Amino acid sequence: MYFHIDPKKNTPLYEQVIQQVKEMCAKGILKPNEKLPSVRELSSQMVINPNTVSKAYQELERQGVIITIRGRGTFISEELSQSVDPRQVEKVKQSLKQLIIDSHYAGISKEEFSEWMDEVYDEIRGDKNEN
Amino acid sequence: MYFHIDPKKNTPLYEQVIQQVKEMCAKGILKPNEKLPSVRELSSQMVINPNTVSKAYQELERQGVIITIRGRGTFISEELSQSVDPRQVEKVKQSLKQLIIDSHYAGISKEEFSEWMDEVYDEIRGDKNEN
DNA sequence: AATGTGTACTATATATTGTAATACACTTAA
DNA sequence: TTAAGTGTATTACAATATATAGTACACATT
Repeated sequence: MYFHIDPKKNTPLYEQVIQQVKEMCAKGILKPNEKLPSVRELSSQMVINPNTVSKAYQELERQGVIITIRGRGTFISEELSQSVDPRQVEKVKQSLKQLIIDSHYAGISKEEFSEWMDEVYDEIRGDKNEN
Repeated sequence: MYFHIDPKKNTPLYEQVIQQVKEMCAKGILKPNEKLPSVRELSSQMVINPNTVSKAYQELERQGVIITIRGRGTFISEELSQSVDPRQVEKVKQSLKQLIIDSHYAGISKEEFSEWMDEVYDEIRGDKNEN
């Protein structure tokens, strides 16, 4: 398993864990029903507090990414829910707008931005059916 | 001037101010050399602390969006710098990746995402040459 | 029974965020 | 010159978020 923490980033540790699990999951590196490292194991690997990992796992379960079973462990969910949450949609639209404006100020063209978008979508769809 | 604050959002107040100025600036609602409300005036409008507005203005100046002159006020910058900051580029790429992954979990398709992107770029380029 | 799971709880420390009040330096206009 | 309007700096305080530390509990597996 390839988890890593960047202490320089201002992103909270539990957020970094959440993002990495979701990313590996979307890219197909983590398969449905696959077992994740235990809270204590992962916290030991990352040299962070078990509570921090636990917090990340709980949020991931709330989002439907993983499923936790007492005494057994945490596992990748079968399938992601097809229901579209309107609030989440609005959040994404707002974030996208702000990101584009920021990138605009950073001197990034629409063409570059669009190209990066394609690259990400290639990653999360290409590896999905590998094994 | 159309500033507004959403207390429900978890985004910090000074961040909301920053985002709104940049957005209005990118959309051409705020023109170069145009005067912004004074720190006290805007803080009074928004019913927030003057320090918070000041913090937002200082960050906006650091980013080259506005220029402040002691005793006179703050004004929209002439032009945005063409220099591309590699660190900022990397930040944008990371944020884009995470945003796409999150939207993927929210059940949003690439087509929708791409369409929204086009809409935002239309907004920030279309109004730019109006007057 | 022993071990490995996730979880809950309290306590503590630090950084971020926001407010409050005051004062200062500068510009503009009366 | 004086007064009012600018941004800024400073100190203090409170609330919240983040992260750690230690302990304990409930459940599943072996």
